[in-house]
Amino acid sequence: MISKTYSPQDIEAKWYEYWLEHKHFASKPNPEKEPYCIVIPPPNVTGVLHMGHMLNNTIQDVLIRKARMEGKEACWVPGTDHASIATEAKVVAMLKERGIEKKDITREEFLSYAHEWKDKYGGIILDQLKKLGASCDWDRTRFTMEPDLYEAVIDTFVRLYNKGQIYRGVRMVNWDPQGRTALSDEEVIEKEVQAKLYHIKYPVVGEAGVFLTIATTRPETIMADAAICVNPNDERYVAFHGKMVQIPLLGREIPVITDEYVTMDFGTGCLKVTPAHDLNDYELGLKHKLPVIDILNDDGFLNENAVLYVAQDRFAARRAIVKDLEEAGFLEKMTEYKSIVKTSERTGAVIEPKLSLQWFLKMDEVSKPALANVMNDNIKLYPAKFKNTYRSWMENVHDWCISRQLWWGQQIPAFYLQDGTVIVAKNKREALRKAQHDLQLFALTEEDLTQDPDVLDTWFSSWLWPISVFDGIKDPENEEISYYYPTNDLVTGPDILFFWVARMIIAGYEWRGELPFSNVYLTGIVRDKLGRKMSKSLGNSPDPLDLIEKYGADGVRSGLLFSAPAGNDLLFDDKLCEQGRNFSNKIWNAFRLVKGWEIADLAQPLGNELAVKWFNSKINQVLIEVQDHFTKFRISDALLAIYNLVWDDFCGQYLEIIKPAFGSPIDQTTYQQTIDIFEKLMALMHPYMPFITEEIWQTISERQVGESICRSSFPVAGAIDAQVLADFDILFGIVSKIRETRNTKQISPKTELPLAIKTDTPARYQALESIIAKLGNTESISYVSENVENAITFVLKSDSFFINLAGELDVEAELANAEKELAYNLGFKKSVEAKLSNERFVNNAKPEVVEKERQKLADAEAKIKALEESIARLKAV
RNA sequence: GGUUCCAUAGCUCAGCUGGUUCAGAGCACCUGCCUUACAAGCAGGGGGUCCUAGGUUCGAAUCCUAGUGGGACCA
Repeated sequence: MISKTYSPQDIEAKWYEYWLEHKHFASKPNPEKEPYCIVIPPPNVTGVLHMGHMLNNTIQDVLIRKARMEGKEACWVPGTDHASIATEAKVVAMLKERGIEKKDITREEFLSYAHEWKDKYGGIILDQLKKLGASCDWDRTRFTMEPDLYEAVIDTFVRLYNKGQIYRGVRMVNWDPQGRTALSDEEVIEKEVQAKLYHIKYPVVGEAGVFLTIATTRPETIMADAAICVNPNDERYVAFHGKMVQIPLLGREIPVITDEYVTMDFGTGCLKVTPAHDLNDYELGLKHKLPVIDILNDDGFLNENAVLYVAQDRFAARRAIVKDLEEAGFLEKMTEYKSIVKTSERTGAVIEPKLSLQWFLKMDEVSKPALANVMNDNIKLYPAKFKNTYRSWMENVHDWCISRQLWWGQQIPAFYLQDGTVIVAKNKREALRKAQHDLQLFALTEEDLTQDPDVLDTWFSSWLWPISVFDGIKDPENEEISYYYPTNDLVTGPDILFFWVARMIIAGYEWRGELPFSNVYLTGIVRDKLGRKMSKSLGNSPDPLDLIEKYGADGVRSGLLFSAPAGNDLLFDDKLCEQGRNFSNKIWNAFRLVKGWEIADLAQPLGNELAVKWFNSKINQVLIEVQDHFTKFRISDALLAIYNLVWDDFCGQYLEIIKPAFGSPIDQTTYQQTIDIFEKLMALMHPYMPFITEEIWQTISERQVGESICRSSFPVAGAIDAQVLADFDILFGIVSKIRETRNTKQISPKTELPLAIKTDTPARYQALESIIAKLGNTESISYVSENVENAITFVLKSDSFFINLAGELDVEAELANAEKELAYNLGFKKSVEAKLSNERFVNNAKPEVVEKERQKLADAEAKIKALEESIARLKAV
């Protein structure tokens, strides 16, 4: 006895094991086959599966499974990203728990702890993907910090440096005082906060009792002030141009300068200029040749330059100085102010703009092909609206700060001599040789070289991902990369379009002179049903594994895709998964029904023969539609088309038609054809719902050990019989009218009704009689040449149908109905006639459109005639 | 502030190159059914000024302009 409800839990683990055991996801270069390759956007090793991953990886799995079934050599390469900042933070925290401080251990010791951490926790997310059914080639799992990929990163650095594309320079960077590293703009999150604007009075030198008042949100930085700046057009301050003022509490004197940069109506119109601690002030400082006074240490504590509050944290210093300013009478007032605070995406710390010496990659040249090839659609973005966003970013691209002050990452292969000379080389030995050769420093030893302590930005390794996973940096001609590269589709979120996708494209052209992938599918962001981003802090994200437990992986997968058009955010609701689970259950029960039939050696009834014919045409029609959706990456629409085909057409109509009466057997022919159809449907659904389709496919026919639906063929559309489709449309129209009649007249479905048809083409209906009788539960079907009196009447196309309820007819209601319908059709006819009598329409519109209108007119006229006759009859009663 | 996308049923969205009187799906809602595969189901039903105002066109939910409201990215 097969269970009445589908229980995915029993089935999913079993089949996943089976797939792995028989290496169904494994791929190797096969010149006989067309390659189809996706590289996974490598999740952070620190990560756990969240809803975004679920959506993203489900889409990739759908694409890869479909390609595999279509006979391509499908290869989905998995892996993880070392995520320097996030991982380093985790490792530091782990060490702290063990009572170890990072500063007390060596770099080597730290890295060995980090690797230990990675080995323990780094694979969690990949295991979670298995629960989802992801058909990755797991033997290919790569990691951005493994030796080969590490080396690839070092190689690219050296080669770009030698090409003059990488340089070292002082820049104002986003400094994370907690992580003690520079961050890229993309790693910074801006938060709106309620801050205070402090109005502080600076005494004017030589004019007792005269002050200039500035407004600032950061009073603790006044010790780093280099000037006060006013707008030259600001009449209030003309008298002060060129004067000196004193920094309160500190007493140091600074000049009053003028620049149109200053907004007159913001704050007091007086701007304190602090070049070391504000990007705009830095620019202003450069312009006016102001000194740069850096009062903060890397950890956010004040240093000796500050003179006051030395060794205090910046926030403690702020509290202290506000109090002191107030006591000393320098604080004029405090006002509430909404301001934007930049915080670190990783540590949450408030970012400090900080001047520092960093490594940069020049972007102007390398980004050119990356821009051009997206604009000319060599690389297509889905949805295409992201082309604009991409262009505006690429046209205004800044040099990329690639150094990070961390240990977990690829250490920058730059070696310094004692005098500060930089030598860039793969390793110390190489650097030494270079120093000896190029600089003629033959006495130099390795001890004289110090390697740059910084590591490279994580994106500087992941931008190579589509190449490095095939070892294409080290060995550009190897069989793997030659076969799989360029990969086909990339699926990722729009939030990393710039820092990852764009850079991979750059790397693709830089290292291979070729695109890394042809299509980029940008998923939406998964939000909760209130439209809020899912986040840990809000606690509004369901645990994906709980969802899988509850609804089954197939249910969750299809649930996520029911409402996930490309690039549109997805408002997630458990209801979607429920719908997915219900769908699984529906299929399961269809399977139970078919498996439960007793088979007999009977002739195939005409109705069944027609039903099979109809359904096969229907499948072909939907297959064409599905393929069309796929070419446009409408993964969601394709699923919906399949869903409707399976639920409505197959379960709702087809099975109801061929279903034998209780206790009766089904004929062998129909049975076998139904099994074939069922298998075809399973194959069609497999990319979306891999587990249940495998379970059914394995059970429905005899299989060899090791066979799998995931290696079977994806159905290919065959011929469509338009006549059969049209006939069945009419058929379903009749049935639904009969049912509607039952419903409105409150007649039990068990009561058989007599149906009479008035038509010029009775043959059309005669073939379908058995089906009409079965679905409509009719007592008899007859053909008449005159309207039937006292009968419920409806008109389909040009034919009239009558259900004689023997005196139960509500003439008034029927008349009203018929007249309403007549009015509608008259209006319709009029609008069509208006079009057709309009010369400009007939002349301008496409011929097929005009032809269609003519057909519409003919149909409407026939229908009107039938309706008028039936109204005349009703009136005569 | 700059760029850009969006606005369609109570909710989430389809509606692709203008062409059925075109307004559609799912969920939600209402009515009737425990009909021997499935109540996680079956049969029916109600519900919209396609944001507003202009324009182009034989024809506009669809194209254009302006406005209003909302999101995203950059600054």
